[in-house]
Amino acid sequence: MELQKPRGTRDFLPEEMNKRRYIENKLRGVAAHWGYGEIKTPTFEHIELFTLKSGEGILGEIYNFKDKGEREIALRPELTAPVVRMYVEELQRSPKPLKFFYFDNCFRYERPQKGRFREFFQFGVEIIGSSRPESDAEVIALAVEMLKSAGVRGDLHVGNLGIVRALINEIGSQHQSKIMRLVDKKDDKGLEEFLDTIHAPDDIKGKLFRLIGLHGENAIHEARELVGDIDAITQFKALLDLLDVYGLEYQVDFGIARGLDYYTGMVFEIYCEGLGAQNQVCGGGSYRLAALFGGEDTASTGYAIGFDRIMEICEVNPEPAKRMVVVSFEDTRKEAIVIAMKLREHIDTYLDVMGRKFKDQIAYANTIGASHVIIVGKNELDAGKLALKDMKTGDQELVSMEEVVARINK
RNA sequence: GCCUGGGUGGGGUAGCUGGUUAUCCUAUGGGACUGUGGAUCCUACGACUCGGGUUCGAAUCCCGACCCGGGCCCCA
Repeated sequence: MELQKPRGTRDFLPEEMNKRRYIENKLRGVAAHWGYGEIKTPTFEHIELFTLKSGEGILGEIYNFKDKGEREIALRPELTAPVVRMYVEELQRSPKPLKFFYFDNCFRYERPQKGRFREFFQFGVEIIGSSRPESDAEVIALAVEMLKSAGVRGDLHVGNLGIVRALINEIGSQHQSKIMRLVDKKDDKGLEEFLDTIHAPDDIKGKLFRLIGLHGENAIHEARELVGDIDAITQFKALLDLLDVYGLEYQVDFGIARGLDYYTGMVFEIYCEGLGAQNQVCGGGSYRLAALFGGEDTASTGYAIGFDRIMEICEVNPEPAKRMVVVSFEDTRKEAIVIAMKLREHIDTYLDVMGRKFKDQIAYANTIGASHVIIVGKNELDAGKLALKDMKTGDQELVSMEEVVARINK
């Protein structure tokens, strides 16, 4: 084997592509029904777009290169930044809210593992222009609905960064993102040590640990007692009420955090079994990125589904397509082409291109699982009909083209 | 970047305490069979991941690289 695909990339053969397209179309269908429009952004962007969003630290995980004009280019590692860039560049004056969905490949230079590749696919959604609980709730409900359409059921965790941030507000801002990262990692030990080294007040420390440990029905009320009757609590309560209206099952989880400042309020993640260490299939939240990219400050909410991960666990399988094979003889090959062309208006039709003998053509039809075979021979042509052979029963009869079409449509 | 297991024809395998022409199954092309499929037989095709080392001799032992799996780190 002289050549092989680069590490962490994959080839998709027809059988798998068929399944991937099927699931993709399910997700697309849901997004479209909810009123979202598909967008597409470039495969590569200026690298600043991503360092601006995520810091210089991501450089080690990005595929980047200098183009012939000496520009620093990066293959997109995610799609939120490009979408917001697109918004700032050409859509700031469009009527709000903007509702978009996308499905595309992304690239990250990482160690491949189960559910983790260097080229991977994300299906995502963004609402731009609303900071209200209604948009947060809609986005979460849409995520769950999409997963459901793909036959995937996961655990939904919902949190709010405004609440956590309010609690650690008194702590120097230079420490806050580090705290958020430790919270997100569920690294209680590391968190405690860090809080000690920066001499965080004991009552804040205690409250923080209580907050991120909250769960169950009363979590919101207990959170209110911890941080007071702040705006974030009101917003979060409104969101949870709406999630109830959508009929969603969820778990309040203040342990979901992001170490980046532009995540402001709602955050959510969906986890699934059966994926090993990469058990998160969907992550999202509300954020304010537009200003960072030079636009007016604008609220957005969105999420991305790890498409490869749901492919790994989804149970849904497409119906196998019906296939017809047109079988001919040495002296009827040309007629067979014409007949195949007509049949292709109605059904997936195969035609021999190997110059095979009659018998081998039928054997081939069998190996590809054709449901029917049309035999085009002198006898049939003379009678002005076609021989339709059912590959399951072996039955065969002389029928007209119209009858063949009628039966296919049944 | 770190730890760990693994790489033999397209797929699945035997060999792996060094020594024939690297085994078998399957898949694929052609044929036996010139208007009727799944069978059978014949035939063709096709592999030791790569590079070093040890040795008279390496698929086999050693080292490194590459790739795959699992975990860590990271997770925008």
